[in-house]
Amino acid sequence: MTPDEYVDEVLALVERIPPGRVMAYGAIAEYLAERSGRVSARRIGSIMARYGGAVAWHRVVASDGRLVSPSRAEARNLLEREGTPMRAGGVDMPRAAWWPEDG
DNA sequence: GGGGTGACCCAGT
DNA sequence: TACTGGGCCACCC
Repeated sequence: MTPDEYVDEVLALVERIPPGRVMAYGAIAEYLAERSGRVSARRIGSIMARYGGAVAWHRVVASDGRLVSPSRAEARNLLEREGTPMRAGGVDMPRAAWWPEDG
């Protein structure tokens, strides 16, 4: 799998996250590791920083629900508009966390 | 080759 | 809650 294809895999997965749900960087890394091998949460963050603008970047959050994007204010708006379960400091992960096999 | 950096994560204090 | 240290790995000097 080439680096370009790998980036496509990440973006494609982010696109699959339904409105009102989110995925953590670490969860994305863990899921993709099953098919492509080496992957780290750190690398997902790096890819989102470079190519995230093309997808639903606001549906990707830190593992504890914090919004770590440079534009977290906008992310919060979009998430609330989608009906994402929120709590002080970010997303309510137990209720909002999504995994591909969920749907 | 060597060293700093980052949209991360976990465990310990 | 806040801060620290260690691990992680692609990228860029």
